[in-house]
Amino acid sequence: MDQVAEAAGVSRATVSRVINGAPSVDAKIREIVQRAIADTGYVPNVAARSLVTRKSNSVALVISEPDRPYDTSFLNRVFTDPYFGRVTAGATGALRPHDIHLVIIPTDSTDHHHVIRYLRQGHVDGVLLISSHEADPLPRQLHELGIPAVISARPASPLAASFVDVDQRLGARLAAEHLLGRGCRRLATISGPLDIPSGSDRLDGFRSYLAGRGIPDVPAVEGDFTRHGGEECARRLLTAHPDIDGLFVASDLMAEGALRAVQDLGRRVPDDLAVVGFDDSSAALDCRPLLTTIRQPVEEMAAEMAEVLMAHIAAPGRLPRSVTFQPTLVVRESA
Amino acid sequence: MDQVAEAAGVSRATVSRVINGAPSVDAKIREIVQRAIADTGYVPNVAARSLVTRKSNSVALVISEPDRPYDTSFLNRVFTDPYFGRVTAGATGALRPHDIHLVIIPTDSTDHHHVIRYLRQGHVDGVLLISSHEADPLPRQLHELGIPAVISARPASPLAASFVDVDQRLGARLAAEHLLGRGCRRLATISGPLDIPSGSDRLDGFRSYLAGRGIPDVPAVEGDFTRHGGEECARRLLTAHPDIDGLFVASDLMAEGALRAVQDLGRRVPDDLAVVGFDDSSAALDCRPLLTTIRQPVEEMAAEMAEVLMAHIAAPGRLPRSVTFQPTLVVRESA
DNA sequence: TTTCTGCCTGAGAGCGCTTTCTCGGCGGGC
DNA sequence: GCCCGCCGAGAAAGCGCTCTCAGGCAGAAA
Repeated sequence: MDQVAEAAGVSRATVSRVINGAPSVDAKIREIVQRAIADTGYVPNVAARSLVTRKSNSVALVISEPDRPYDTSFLNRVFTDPYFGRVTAGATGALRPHDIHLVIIPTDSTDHHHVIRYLRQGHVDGVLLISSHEADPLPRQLHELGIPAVISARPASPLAASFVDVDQRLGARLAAEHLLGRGCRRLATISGPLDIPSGSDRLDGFRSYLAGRGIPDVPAVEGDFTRHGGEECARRLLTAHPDIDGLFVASDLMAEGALRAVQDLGRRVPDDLAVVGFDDSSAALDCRPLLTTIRQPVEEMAAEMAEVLMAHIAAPGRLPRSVTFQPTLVVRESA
Repeated sequence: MDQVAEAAGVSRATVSRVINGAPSVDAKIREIVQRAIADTGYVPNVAARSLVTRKSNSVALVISEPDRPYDTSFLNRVFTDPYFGRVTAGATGALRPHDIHLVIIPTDSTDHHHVIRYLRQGHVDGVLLISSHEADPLPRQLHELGIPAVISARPASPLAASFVDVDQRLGARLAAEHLLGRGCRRLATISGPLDIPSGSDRLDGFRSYLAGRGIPDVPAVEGDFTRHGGEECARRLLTAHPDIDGLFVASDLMAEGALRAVQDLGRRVPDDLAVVGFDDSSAALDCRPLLTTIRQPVEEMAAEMAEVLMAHIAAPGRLPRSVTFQPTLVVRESA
């Protein structure tokens, strides 16, 4: 920087002003400095800059799965799951115009203190927290440490923190309405894990809407949001209730597995049994028949998380803010 | 840090030594300092540390796809592709024990200068470069800038840079051998894009091995490594050559699509037509029948890239090093 | 006891940048 | 024509840490 200053015949302070676009620099001088920067091939040192600005221009995407052991297969599942992929894509896209980069940090509960330490050290300016598990202490911890954060779902216990979510119950209701509209009457569902809100909310939403329409006691089995799990659940469900004609599966990945099991068991989809998924991930298009599903705009939601986070970083005192997206029904072939 | 020093009754230098695990500190003093650190809740400032050590303790995973426009669908494809997911998982797992974090940076050619600037600013200590495209200038640029980097494949033009690759031709040969061994004689292949080495090498390897076994002129169509592309290619291939009985598809994702097309066209797999994929990604298990494929140990390869990179960072002068992994045949149901 | 050898610790000089404070110079108003 | 005010640039003080260098103290050797 000194070299640039000397080459341009100005002080270091002026070079700094030019680099940071301060308006109070004479146009001629600005140009001279810029030429000097180009000539010398000068590149600012970010560490020195962060030291004084206390900004790192990067944020962490923390994927917290408290009860999964941190091992190769955990990493593999996380990075191969289309849901996390969509989140990453949405966040990256929203952050890039602001020249902010993403550090991706998967973590389990034994690992939380590492993550906390990392975040407190100032590596990042804020956190996008993907935490679905009800009992996950991370959201509260971050909040108490005053680390700017936006959570990917409504926190289980009330917390004055910003979050972005989709209206889970509405999504389940849309699925129920659609199945009912097709004439299905013997409905069932494969839910997500019930200890995570998106799992239990979709189940509740589905059941309580149907109860209101005079259909109580809808059979349900608890799945795990994996393809394989969906296959297994469908098999169990059809064995216990061979006559069901409409199935709501709480994720597309599970629906893909379920579809396979259903067809293996000799049912035609949608004629014998109509199936509705949830997410509208790429998995919905990998199914045969193509999956009718409840669309969750994951990329947009992640982008919104990023926007809210940047606002928090820019104005640390600002009040928490929550945004709820509306799910929509996407009709394809399976229902 | 001054507070800690005062609380412990030592100098800042000693606190620094304790934090960095210098061996030359008296055990009693070390303990006092550690207690003081705990009491004051002191957390080191990484920016200040990097400023002097010139280390950031993070590395970039740059995913370079020169001819894809940088847009939402590009991001989506990258982050949803199981191959990149496996790379990320492998690298993350290898880096974590060393407390090094990953910054993921997808980029197209219009964006290269941003990435270069980012890397030069010292945000990261090194680069894991996923670059398959033959004409990609990024590997050479990084090399010329002296930024420590490890490339995910043998560079198209000779470059004194470290890389990790799988023996592509051997993989193709294993597929050919297996198909031949099953009794297939009318073989064909769906290749990857021919302007990327992994695409052309697999095709060459397949054809030249078969040519050596007296089977010249094996039909091939050029795919694009997507599920949909595979479906389309298979359809074209079977239309032009209805009698083929063995098919090598250069990626599992494409094979999944191809399998679907083949079955739609009324062929039984593997009885009428045997299919071998490449990768052994999760897609291989999503197929029906389960996909016989050539396993590429992507996670291990990414981990190796990380190890080599860390070695380069630790000893900047060290000579480039290349590691080639052996692919293996995984027999399932499709061939 | 004295001197020498080592091992620890403390003092202090940066690392490269931002930012406040200050001052010089120029233009406009009276 | 003089003074005031404002704009633009420079000087210098850190930001929080590491690390070299030198000094002090203890133990061993003479």
